[in-house]
Amino acid sequence: MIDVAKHAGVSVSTVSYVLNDSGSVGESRRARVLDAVHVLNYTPNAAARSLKRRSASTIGLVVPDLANQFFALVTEGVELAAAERDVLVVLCVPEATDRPTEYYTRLLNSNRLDGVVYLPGSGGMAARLVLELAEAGPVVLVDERIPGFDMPAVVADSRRGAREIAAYVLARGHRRLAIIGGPEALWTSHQRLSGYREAIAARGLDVDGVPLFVGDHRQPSGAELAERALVGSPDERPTALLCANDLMAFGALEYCRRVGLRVPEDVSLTGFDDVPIAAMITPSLTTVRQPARDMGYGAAGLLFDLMLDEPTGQAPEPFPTTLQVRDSVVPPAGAA
Amino acid sequence: MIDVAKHAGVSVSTVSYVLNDSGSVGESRRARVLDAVHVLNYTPNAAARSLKRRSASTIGLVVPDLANQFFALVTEGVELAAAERDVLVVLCVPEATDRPTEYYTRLLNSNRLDGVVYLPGSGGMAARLVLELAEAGPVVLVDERIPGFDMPAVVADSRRGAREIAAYVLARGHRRLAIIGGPEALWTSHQRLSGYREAIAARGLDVDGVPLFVGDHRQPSGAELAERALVGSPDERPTALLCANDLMAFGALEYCRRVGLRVPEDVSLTGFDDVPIAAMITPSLTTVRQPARDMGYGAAGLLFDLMLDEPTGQAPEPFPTTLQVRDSVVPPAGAA
DNA sequence: TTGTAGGCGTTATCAG
DNA sequence: CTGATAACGCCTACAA
Repeated sequence: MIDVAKHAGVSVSTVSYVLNDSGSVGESRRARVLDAVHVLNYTPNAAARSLKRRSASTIGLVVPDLANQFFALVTEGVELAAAERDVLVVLCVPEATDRPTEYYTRLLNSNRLDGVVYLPGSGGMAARLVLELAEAGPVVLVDERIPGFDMPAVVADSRRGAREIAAYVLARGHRRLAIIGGPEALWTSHQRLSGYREAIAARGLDVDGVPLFVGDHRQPSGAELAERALVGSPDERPTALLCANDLMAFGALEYCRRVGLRVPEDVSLTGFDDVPIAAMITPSLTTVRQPARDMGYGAAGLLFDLMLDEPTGQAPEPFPTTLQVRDSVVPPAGAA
Repeated sequence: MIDVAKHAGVSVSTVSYVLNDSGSVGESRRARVLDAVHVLNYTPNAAARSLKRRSASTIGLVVPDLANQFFALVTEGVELAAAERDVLVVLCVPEATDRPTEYYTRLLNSNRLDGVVYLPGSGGMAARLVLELAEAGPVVLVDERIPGFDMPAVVADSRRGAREIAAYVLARGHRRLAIIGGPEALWTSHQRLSGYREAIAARGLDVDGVPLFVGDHRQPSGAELAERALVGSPDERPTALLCANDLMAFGALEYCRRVGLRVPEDVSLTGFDDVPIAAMITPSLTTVRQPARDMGYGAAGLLFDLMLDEPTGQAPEPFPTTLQVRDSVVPPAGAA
């Protein structure tokens, strides 16, 4: 920067002024500076900047698992929002690297990160640690919430989505259902479960008669739980499986195929999220769409507001979900 | 840090010494420092550190598209290698944010990034810009190479993989093939194409008689090109489509399904990459596996070597590919 | 073994 | 409008 100043025949402060256009600088000098910057191919040193500015212009994005396209889409949304503000996004995949949540707390404390977008989602989330994280700096939760603490969060209306898809399955005549739920630790899991149960109750069926199997939102657990769910003779076992996310539905599908159960003829299947492949597999998956990219974009936006100490006008509305009717649900064998 | 020094009753340099364990510090003082650090919950300021050390302990990872699971897996490998060295990974998705490659050059120049792992892959890559990038700092290419310049790169043996899968298709009796290739600008596309053609030539068939349709490695282009490829009556049109990656094969599958062509009975299909879903769709996709996670891990490792100016013992071997025989290829209708 | 002091590259506060 | 100059927080000779 000193070189630039020399080359332009001005002082370093002038250079700084034109680079940030703070202060006011005469036209000719400004032009000379810009020219010098160009000629010397000068780029300000980011470390020095953030030392002075006390901000790294960088946020963290914690995701459980990139192979889940839902997370990948959220990530793209976050990226976009960050790019609009010239902020960098560092990717954190705790389960691929086994870095504990405390690690991110440190990143926040050391000013390496100005804030964090946190996506639990495969359930490793210990609420205590997230709260700790939130004390170290601004944190926004995506598709999740910690009951009793109103942390900033961007969510979709999971309960409603679950209710609608369960109602749809029931309307097609299914009476013996099983639920493959998400991790116990997640608020979202409970929301979806509630939604399913409300729909079941609304049909006048016995809610407690519907078995629940708790998975971890990953594909293998879907397969495993489908195996446990689909026991008994054809007229005893469930005719439909409500899966709390698409990946587990894929796992269930895989299991069915392996043991020769036809989907949807022998067992109907639903998912949740509507990842791109859901529409592509055979049978295409009936599921609930969550606007993943928008949620990521919204979460990052909210985080930036928080970082500027803006009033943030209270919790944002849940994003709407929409039922995607496709081929993986048909009436059960003996239906009217 | 001054506070810590005070609290421990030592000087700041002593604190610095214990924190980096450089210098040698008496046991009792060291303990007092550590204690003070703990009590005050002190975390060193990263900006100041990198200002002094001239290194941000951060690398960039440029990927075209996270919805492609191949890239997601590479990303996980990079994450892992970085985590082992306590380095952060900044995710860059140029096409989601439309930041030009020049932007990353700036990041390197400003010391915000110490190096870059670059994954072209959907073909937006202008070789000139990548070379420019490489002048600004260490860069490792993944699954790609720039002919004429030996930039550090981690690749798989695409040509061999392509040759094998084409040979397999031919061995099943197919004689009318079409190729859905990758972007013209990518070295990898040419490798795969060469592989296909070598296998075709080896069968004594006319290489130029096999039509080539050039796609962009995304799903929609697969559908579109399948439409263009599959014209003519059943005994004129191709009986097998060789797709240069899995995503385009998915697109082709989608198209076939839409127009009522059965896969594999009417049209056989092959992919390349072996992303996780490839095994899951129906029919499961015959494809060539590239060890994505290992490639990411290897690329990041290579980058770190480069960053330390280590000799880097010349270009690493290509990773081996392996043919995955599955259900999307069967002998053509009229086969012996 | 320990402490003092200078500097890393910017920005911001002052006088001029 | 412009230019010295003092931080920002840490590391590292160098001196004690």
